[in-house]
Amino acid sequence: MKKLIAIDGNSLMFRAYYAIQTAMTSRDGVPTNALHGFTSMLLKLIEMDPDHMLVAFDMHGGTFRHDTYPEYKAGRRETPEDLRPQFPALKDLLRSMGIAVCECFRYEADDILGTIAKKAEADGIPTLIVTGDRDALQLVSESTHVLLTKKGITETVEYDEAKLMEDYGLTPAHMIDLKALMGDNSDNIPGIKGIGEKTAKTLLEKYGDLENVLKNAENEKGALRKKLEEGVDSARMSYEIGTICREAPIGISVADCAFDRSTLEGGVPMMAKLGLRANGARLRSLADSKNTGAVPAPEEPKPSLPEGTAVTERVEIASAEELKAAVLTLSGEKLIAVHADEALTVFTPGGRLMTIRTGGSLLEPGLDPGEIYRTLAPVFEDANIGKVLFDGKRFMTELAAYNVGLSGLAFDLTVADYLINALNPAKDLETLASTVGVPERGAEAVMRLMGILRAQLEEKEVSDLYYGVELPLVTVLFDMEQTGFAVDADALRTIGEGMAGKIAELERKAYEEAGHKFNILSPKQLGVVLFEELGLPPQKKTKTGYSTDSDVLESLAGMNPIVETVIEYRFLTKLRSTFIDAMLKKLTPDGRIHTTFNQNVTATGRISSAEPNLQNIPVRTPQGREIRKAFIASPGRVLIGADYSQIELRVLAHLSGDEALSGAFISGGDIHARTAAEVFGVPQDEVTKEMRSAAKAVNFGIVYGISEFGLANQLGISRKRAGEYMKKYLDRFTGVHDYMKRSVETGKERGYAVTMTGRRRELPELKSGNYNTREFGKRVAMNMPVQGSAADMIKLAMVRVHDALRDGGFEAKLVLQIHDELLIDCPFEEADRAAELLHECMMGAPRKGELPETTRVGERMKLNVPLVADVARGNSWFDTK
DNA sequence: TCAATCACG
DNA sequence: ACGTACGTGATTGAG
Repeated sequence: MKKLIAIDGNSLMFRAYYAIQTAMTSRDGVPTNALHGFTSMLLKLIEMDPDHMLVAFDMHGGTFRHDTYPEYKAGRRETPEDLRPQFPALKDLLRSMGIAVCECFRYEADDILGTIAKKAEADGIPTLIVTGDRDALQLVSESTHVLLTKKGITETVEYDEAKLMEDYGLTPAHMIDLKALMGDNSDNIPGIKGIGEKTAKTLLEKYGDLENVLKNAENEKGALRKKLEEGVDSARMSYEIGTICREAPIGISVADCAFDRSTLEGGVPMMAKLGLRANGARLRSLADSKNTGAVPAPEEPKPSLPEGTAVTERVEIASAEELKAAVLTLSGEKLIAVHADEALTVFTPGGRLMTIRTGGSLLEPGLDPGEIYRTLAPVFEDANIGKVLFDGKRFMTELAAYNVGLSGLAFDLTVADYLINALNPAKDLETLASTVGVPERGAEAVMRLMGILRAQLEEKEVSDLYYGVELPLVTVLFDMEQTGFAVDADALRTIGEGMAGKIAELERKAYEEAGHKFNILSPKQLGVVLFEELGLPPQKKTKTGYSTDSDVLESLAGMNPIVETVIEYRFLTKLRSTFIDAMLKKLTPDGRIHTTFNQNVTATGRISSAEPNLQNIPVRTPQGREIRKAFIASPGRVLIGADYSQIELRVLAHLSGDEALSGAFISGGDIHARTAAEVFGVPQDEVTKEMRSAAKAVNFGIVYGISEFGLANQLGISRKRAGEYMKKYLDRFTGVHDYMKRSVETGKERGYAVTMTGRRRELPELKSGNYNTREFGKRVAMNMPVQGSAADMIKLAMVRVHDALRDGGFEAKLVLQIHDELLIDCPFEEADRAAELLHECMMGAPRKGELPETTRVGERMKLNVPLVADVARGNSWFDTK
């Protein structure tokens, strides 16, 4: 099938230029960052197998078509100095590759694209327009789609009419009407003053199109009517300039855009000259391959694919009867892949792909999701039918909304993908499928990807970690999210009310001390007040001006009373807005807060919590701790908390084998005081408070990847002094010193850092041309195994606790994990046994009947130093410390 | 949408 | 000569 890819050269070059800020030049000094980005994108597009291609450019040196309205685009920035020379280079490169280039006097690139798309449509050739400019969305039609680059250039969204409706609620033609009404700042299109997106959409919905809206102005009342009547001319003019011309004299036909891969070879020498090596190589291999002239062949067998993953039979399910029949068929399966997006698809190893339309339109009333899920419940809830899912926890949450459970999670693609490459986990199935070249067909792709990812897990030696920890953890986290954390909303409100008076008073006081009103929370305004009006000495700068962070304010305290007022004002408003108001908003009708745990966002292997984040509830200050009193046990229950003591330093002792550090843990006691005794060369009972806190900072520094500058900064001492502390430490703890050096070396050799269980984090930073980036890479190489191994340990503990509670018939539930701490919500009568169980599981004691996989990973997590976990219980989170 | 700030481990 | 401690997420102001 024929297809045309038409690209807005200017738009993409600008995008690429700003996306790639690193300085890149060819040997003869031409900047190439935008060229690099553009060619990467271009190669991707060529892989989509078009047989027609065109790159359009704005024509400079003349006036644009909108010469009646000279301010148009006046607001646009100038082409940066180091981007300009990349345009002629690009045009030469494209021509050498046999790709059509088009410029048109007095017209812009989008006019060329609109014109060629129209011509293609007449010839029955579908067109994909590629640009970063949303204006192009007005060109969308059945045969013309727009591929819009998002953030950077690598991420894209393809818009057809349906997607446009979904995202904007508008037809392509409406895009112009909308702009004519609301205007567009970036293009200097005035629209009608005082009409924004909301009003514009309402009007269009009511009257259909712009002309109708203007005609019916009299039907509107008050201010809106006046605006419409006065804005008629402005709106019409905006419509005019907002409309992309589709009849531009471009002097090029669709046939002129014909493209064949074999001519790509011609671009190779120029790519080499420009120093675009990686893309040059890709270009060469593309040039060697042939245009298939067809949709990418799904039959193309990949050697690593598991048997039986090709579709041999398609079943469309559109009625309740058919769905019931499907349940019977699926009941005999051992393993199925399931994926839900617009449709629910189910794929069986026999090659049957079932598609069940959900929702549906008015014309085709599909099945209701609740009905579908409930009908399929016997399949979803049968643990003997393994499920392969893209995002297991998300799907389980979706099912739970209809009271349907899911058992037998056999494979989760998001989690596997995260173990394979933690640095850029795939956000959706399409992305994941495209990175390994699997055609995206819902559940079929899910099944095929399982085979591919499974092989990669093996190759990277993380299969045990996956099956023993990460995969079972999906269900654990799901249960925790569903359980939620009980909150005393009244208590929270009371705290908030108590703070309101104090905040108002501090505000008034700050204005008085400054001599005028200002926004205390604006670093910019605060900077002016402190450092210009009051003449306080600036301590450090940020990119945008004076720094006013708490370190700076601390050092300024005492010089002017306003400083302390600001410190306290900030502190209290932060507490209120983030931990009181935001929590109350997240409270659900069951009186609980249900966070979302992310299992694939951190680079080290930790989990994170969001919406709301329950891992950063205050604890370090008395006022903050009050908030923890509002996080409570369910009625008739008690909270039990357990936290590892110094887990990261213990892991470090284990990994490094350092005798002094290990010895300190074996004999027990205060680790920071012991460190101080070593570093300052005094007996432990002569260690002062200051010495201890310095040693504590050194310990943190060691874990974070040592740097004397950071330590100096943290302690507020000279760099020289900090260097002395570090030298002392490393002389006393030579095992740690050697371990740090070794971590960096192996990181360089292997290209990744690794934890005790084999979890990896790639270290591209170590190869950077930038000194700072390389140094950062070294610190990461030192820190990741420590932080990551600790994360591995508590994750395994969570799986054990969860399963042990379930198998032991407990009603107690895990509710929260905060990196080194676990909380369970537990009936009074279970409390003693549950506390014991929690402690055992965290200590790593093997449980009877535990899965062999888990034990295997568990063996790899045994430390050569003692582990300590402190357990405490009470009615509130505050009481578990 | 980004930068600054700050809460936690 | 460079300029930083490791890992997160939420809120606010401002362009």
